[in-house]
Amino acid sequence: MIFRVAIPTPLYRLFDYRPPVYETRVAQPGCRVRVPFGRREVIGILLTLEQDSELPLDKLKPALELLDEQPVLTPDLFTLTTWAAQYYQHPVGDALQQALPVLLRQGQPARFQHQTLWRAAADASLDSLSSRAGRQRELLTLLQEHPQGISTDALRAEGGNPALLKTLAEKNLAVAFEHIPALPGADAGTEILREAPLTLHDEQHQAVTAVQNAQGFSPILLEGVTGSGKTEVYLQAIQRCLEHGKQALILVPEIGLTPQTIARFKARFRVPVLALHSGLTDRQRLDAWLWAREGSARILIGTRSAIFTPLKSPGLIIIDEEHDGSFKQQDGFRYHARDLAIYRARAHNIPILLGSATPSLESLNNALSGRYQHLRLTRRAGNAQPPRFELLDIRQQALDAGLSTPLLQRIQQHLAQGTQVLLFINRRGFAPALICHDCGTPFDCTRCDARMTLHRQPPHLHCHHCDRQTPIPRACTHCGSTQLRPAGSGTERVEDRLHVHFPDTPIIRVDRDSTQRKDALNKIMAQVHTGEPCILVGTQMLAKGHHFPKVTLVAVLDADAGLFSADFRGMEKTAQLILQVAGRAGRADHPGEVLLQTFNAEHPMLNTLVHAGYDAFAREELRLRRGGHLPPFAYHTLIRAEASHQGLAENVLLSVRELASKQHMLPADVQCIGPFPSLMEKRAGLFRAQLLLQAGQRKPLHQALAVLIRLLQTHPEARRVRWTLDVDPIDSY
DNA sequence: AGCACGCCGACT
DNA sequence: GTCGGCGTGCTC
Ligand SMILES: [Zn+2]
Ligand SMILES: [Zn+2]
Repeated sequence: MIFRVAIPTPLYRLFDYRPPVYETRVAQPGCRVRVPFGRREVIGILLTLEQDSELPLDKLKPALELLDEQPVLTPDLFTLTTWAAQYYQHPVGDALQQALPVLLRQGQPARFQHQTLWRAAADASLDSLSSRAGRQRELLTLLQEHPQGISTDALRAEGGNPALLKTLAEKNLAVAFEHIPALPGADAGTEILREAPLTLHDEQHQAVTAVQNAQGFSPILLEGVTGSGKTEVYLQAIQRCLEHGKQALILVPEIGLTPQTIARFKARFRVPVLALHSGLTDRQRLDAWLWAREGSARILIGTRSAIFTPLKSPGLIIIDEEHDGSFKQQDGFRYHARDLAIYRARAHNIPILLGSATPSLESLNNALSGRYQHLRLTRRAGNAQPPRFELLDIRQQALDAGLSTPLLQRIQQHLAQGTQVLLFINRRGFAPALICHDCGTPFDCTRCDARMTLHRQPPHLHCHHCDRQTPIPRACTHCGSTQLRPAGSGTERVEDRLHVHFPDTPIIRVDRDSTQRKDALNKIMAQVHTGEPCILVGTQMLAKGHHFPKVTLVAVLDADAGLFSADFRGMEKTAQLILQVAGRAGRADHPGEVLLQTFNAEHPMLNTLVHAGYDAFAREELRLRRGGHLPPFAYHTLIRAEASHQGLAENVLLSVRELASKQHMLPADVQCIGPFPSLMEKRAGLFRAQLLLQAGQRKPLHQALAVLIRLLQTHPEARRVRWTLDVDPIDSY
């Protein structure tokens, strides 16, 4: 009998072991094993039991320990993960490891946290204690008041002295026992709801009905403008799922798993709601994972990695903001949680709801071609009016830190009417460059092909690509001039100028730097929610999640950023970001106004977006993608490589591409684009290049990739090159 | 990726 | 004389 084990390592192969000595239990595939690996010990997953090995038996080491009697991953998750490892061409051992909670990766038992509780012995009586043992009598009385058991901490809180428990135990008056803390809400009985559902308008009702009527696997794209009540659809779809005794899994973007989001689910439902957020300890995470697997957790909310949560009786998967980039892991095992969710829903034969105001072109194309149901929420709840969009042509306009005079006037008007203003600029720091006024030399990062960003709070130069930081220099390195000027503007500079233009108005900057301190963001939100007039200046952080009901003016200072991006997804991402920012403005009684500053007021796509809406924009963009044979009408895989010397990464990629084509190993349908040096060739001291594979079908692309991986593994030069694969990349530069 | 082995520069 | 730099090789 031979154990074939998947080991968490970047190696694309499995490892064979003899069973642990003295092990008599039957090992099942899917169980964890502790094995010697090189000069260390690791935890692997038993994949199969084999009769023989390619290696002679005496070359095999024995496994050290079988850690589980039952497979640690449910069969469906095991299948999902091994399929994903294959699809994303990632070593299966590493993929499986990432599907497990940290404590299980470390070899901890797959058991709930036990708590030691104490209770009085059944026949214990105060009479058996001397009347002078006052503290012991007190303690025993306390124990008797808690027949279900009490922890030492709770005893102390009630004035008992836990140090005396041992004495009582020796006299057979107190007993310790292990107890698994109950899941809050698990005893709620049959009542599902805590509060009554809202009344649905007809579009919402249709959506809920569609989920309810879904027979088996049915993907549904729910396209709903901001404020159209997607969340209420989620809640009522979940309610139906719970009524059938099933569990619901909800994935939200990284930034969206806020206490408010969680609170909304807990307020509606009595059943146990578990959020798998980053604040959990490893122990809490494992317990949540176990509660989900055991079936008592009924609603699971989490970010990307929550797609690997085991479910006893899955009934519904929801992907909120399905277009969000954070669902794709951006290093190592580069899976897309939304795509895995589709796979999972198919495997479970259940409905899956993809919600967004600005669906990804991938999902939209699936909806338009009939693979997904397409439901729209076009009406806003209540009497809310959609915001009015306006392109503000800033050609030949004087700009003060990116602020045009018409914009400043408009800000003034809104402040005067007592409402708030939100300015969006996707650039933090004071200025994106510091340049010598005499000779024009900028301060570049020594480790990257990039400018150092000037920061004023606190003053320093900072490379946003490698994190290198330096003091602000006094003189130009090239000509010695001390006339150094900031070029361009970021959030800090805009904030600065706004203080000058609106000295009596609070200016609130929201970016990674201003919200680093814990609770800083909460304080900002509290201030904004007082409703007093103010100007918010910020980056993406402002665009996602938070709602600002008193904001009536949203301005995008640089709507052109991303318009002419090298990445073919630039336009799509820009549109999604603009609409997301716009969605922050105006709710209920205040109609919102959205101003886009642009040097390209005639840009056709920008005009389509602003005047005809996202749907029209997306259809046009899809048409262009189809014409260009680009995703979603073709499949991409990117091979990225980096090395410490210029040209090395590119040469290795070129060499494997040529080897593959000489050996006629590249299917005809697969096109190699590149290799090219990356757009920013040098980053963090490494020189980068990439090779893009494109094909009309997945299968030949997969074959080509397997060939190239094999060549990369055996190529002598490739040992000095770090390479990574990205199947279905979302950034292609 | 780890982790060890191995052979050459500036430190006590 | 050694501490440690990272090149190179291996993991059942
Ligand atoms: Zn100069
Ligand atoms: Zn840098």
